[in-house]
Amino acid sequence: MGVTERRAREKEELHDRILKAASALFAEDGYASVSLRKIAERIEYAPSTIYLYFKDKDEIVTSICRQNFLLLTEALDSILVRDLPPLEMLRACLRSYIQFGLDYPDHYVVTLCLPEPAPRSDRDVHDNLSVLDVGLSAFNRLAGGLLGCMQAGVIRKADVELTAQTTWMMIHGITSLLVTKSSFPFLDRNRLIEHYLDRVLLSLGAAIVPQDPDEKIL
Amino acid sequence: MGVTERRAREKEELHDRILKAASALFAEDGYASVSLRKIAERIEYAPSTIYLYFKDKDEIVTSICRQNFLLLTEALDSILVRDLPPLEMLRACLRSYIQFGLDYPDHYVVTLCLPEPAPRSDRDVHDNLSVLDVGLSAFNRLAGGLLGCMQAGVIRKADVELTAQTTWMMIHGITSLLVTKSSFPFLDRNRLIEHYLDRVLLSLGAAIVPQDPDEKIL
DNA sequence: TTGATTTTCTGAACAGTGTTCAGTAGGCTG
DNA sequence: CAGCCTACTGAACACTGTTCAGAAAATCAA
Repeated sequence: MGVTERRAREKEELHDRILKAASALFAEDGYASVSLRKIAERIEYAPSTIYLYFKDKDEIVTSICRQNFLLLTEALDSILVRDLPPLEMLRACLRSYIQFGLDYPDHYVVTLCLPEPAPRSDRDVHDNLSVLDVGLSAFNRLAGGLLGCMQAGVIRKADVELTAQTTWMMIHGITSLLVTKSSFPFLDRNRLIEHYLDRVLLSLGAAIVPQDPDEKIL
Repeated sequence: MGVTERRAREKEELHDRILKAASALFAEDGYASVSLRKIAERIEYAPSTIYLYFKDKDEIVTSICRQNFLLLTEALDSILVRDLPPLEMLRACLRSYIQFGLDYPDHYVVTLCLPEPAPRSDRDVHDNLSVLDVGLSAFNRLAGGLLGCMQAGVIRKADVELTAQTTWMMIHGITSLLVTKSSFPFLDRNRLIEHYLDRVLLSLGAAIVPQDPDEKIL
């Protein structure tokens, strides 16, 4: 037979084309100008066809952002394998997180700045969580870094979950503001970020904040 | 004459009624369900009439949020007059900021979480800044508190502007996430906040973080 | 090859949104 | 009373996400 297999493959193909088209629009003109009609036009199908592959627009956007966040986990992984001293590694991870937000402002905003849509079903609740889950899976790597620092004795020992959540909140603070309020007269970006990282590490009880004047965010 | 005065007064009255109606809708059903047609219906005018009083929807929303942020400055002022020890005062201010976000989530999100609209004119740039200005005028009080702490020698001496901006970013981090991602499995809110405040103060170089088990955010 | 069935897709419509503008009603002035 | 000027409106425009009856196409059975 193989006909059902081919159909399944074709179905998946269109599924991906929709995602790709949406992703392109996303990257080209920003989130605001991603509409179902524009997506439909790109893939040369009627707008209503999209609903045979996604339950609504949010599912498309969510899917794109989830995929995008894998880039962050990859970036973090590439740091983790570098086998740096614990504190420097942690600092590099935090910087990488900020860099990710600056590199993909729209994706960052959609997943972590916009309020989650009011859930109408139990599925919606689950969906909301699963999006954050990707962000958190990225942050779990940071939590690992935190634990490593604690075990190495370079930061204060404390509840890892509590420390991870608050560290995430801190790093989200600077990332979100730099991304969403770019017209605000912030001080020199690099100076701001490095000072911020100093403070985050200091708040973790790091006695000596590592210096690394080479690593810079563009 | 007095006729022109009356007219001016009437014009201002309708201006306020629009703002009040929008503000009510804002508070009742959240930002998402504030539409010009709903506002128009409330004040019993045609939607197009609103454009004689505001240049667009954004001006209405912005106006409401700006007004709302005065509540934050008031709250901060009421702390400043209490004449607490510098560090306790600072901590109380920071907590008050978070509380404000929790009390008025929609206002907070609109002014500080959503990306600023792409400016099409020079006026827009100015408008974007003026909104942040209110938030900053609130934060200037915090900056004053920071300076007070520095002069009192309870936190490390540093560039006040740099310290103020990074402190704001930190406090925005927890506020925005608590507000926008309420379905995330955060740890106990009070514990999280107090731990966060501990860390923020610690990052300022505060040797001893003040304890105040009484003050709690509900 | 034909006919029936199932799957895939579409056009049109619905109910909204912000915004613009020609044209109208009403009060004020000369 | 005529003319003017301001305040206001209704209808339209160009969008948005979403639904659904029905058409088209592909598959299967006889």
